[in-house]
Amino acid sequence: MPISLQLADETPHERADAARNREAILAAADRLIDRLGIDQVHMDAVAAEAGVGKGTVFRRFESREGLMAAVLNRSETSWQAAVLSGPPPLGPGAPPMDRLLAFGHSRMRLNLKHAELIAAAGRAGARSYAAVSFAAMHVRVLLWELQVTGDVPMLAIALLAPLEVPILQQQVEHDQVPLERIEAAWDDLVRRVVEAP
Amino acid sequence: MPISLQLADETPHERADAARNREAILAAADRLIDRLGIDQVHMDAVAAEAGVGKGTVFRRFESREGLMAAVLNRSETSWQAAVLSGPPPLGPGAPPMDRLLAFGHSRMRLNLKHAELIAAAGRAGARSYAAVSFAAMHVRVLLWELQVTGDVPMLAIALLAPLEVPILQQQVEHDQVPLERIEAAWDDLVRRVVEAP
DNA sequence: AATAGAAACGGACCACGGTCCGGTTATGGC
DNA sequence: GCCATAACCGGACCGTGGTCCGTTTCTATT
Repeated sequence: MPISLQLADETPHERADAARNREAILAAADRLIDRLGIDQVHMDAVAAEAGVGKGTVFRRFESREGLMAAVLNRSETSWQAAVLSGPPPLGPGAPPMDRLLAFGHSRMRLNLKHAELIAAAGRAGARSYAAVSFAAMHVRVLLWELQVTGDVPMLAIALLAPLEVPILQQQVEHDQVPLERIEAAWDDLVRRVVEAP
Repeated sequence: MPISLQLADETPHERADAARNREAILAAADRLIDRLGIDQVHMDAVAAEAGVGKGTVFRRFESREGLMAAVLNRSETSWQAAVLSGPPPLGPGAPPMDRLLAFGHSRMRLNLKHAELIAAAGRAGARSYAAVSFAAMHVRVLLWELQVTGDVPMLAIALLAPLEVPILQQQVEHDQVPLERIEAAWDDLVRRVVEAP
């Protein structure tokens, strides 16, 4: 059961037209993002492409950030499924250390791939917390399986922090660090944390 | 010599009126931020308070983010001075490990104190890079003095990542973690990294 | 099937960040 | 001290995110 990021999902009784419009808006946003790139997608255009008024878009998604968070949500959900029940070493079945390293590499690449979208989603609605929370929970469980001693929740945060978008972007775009070196450095960090005296 | 974040400083020959206006704008921004809070400070208002036109503000500081970065710059500079030549343990004179821990605690509190301003400054101009770069350099030097083996520049990044504003805010505001526990966790992380086998 | 009322709709409207260009003012050479 | 020139100034203007409210559409009830 993935921690999902319900922003504007079925409340007790969502009217049929509302549901149709929500889908239309998300599909329109997807299409426009794909066609123009995120920062060229304007709310007016999304509304027009979806065939609804601008007011409708804002009522359903609150803000531009909220809409982007909802778009982001889809891929996050399928990634969470891969982590929880996909093939090893990312999914269950591999030794905890292998899973942890696979998790870091996977999250790192996903964060870079969706960097623009994640930035556009900002701290909107629950995205930030729900996604962070899922990752933190997963790392905590793996650290526990590895019998790490100490303040496990805080160590999980420390391991996740270098995977955040701005930090990765700083390294990749400004400092021109190759991805392999970032991966290796993270692996090294994990080992130091796990194998501490 | 602190790494300063010159955004709109004296180029070869800055005209006297331009310099006066720059100071007036910065002072006005300071006053308004203090009086209204950052997100209530509008560019129109800054211009009016400084007694200049809006165009002038944007020519000198490029954008709202740029202005905020320039405001932030002042306190950053004095903090950098404290790190480089202030009293120990933050400044020189204490053992490297003490300095490293003091650095972390100090940076942590400063980031939380200026969280809004740092967010408003965004990745504007050089702020992000210059500030990060200074911190990274300092940590690298201390790790080197501690004779840490491995990829020191990358380890420095890993130690700095948990001190970033969004991550601290997540813990303090959402998870209600007391600052002391965050400090202790960072100390623990540092020790694991430094004393790795 | 008719009706009442709530929920959703949509586009005119607003606010604020950012641009542009005609007018003004400082500065260096004479 | 005066002039030519470059730099600077300022406020009218624009685009886009976000709001508001009169109108329309759905659904539960009878």
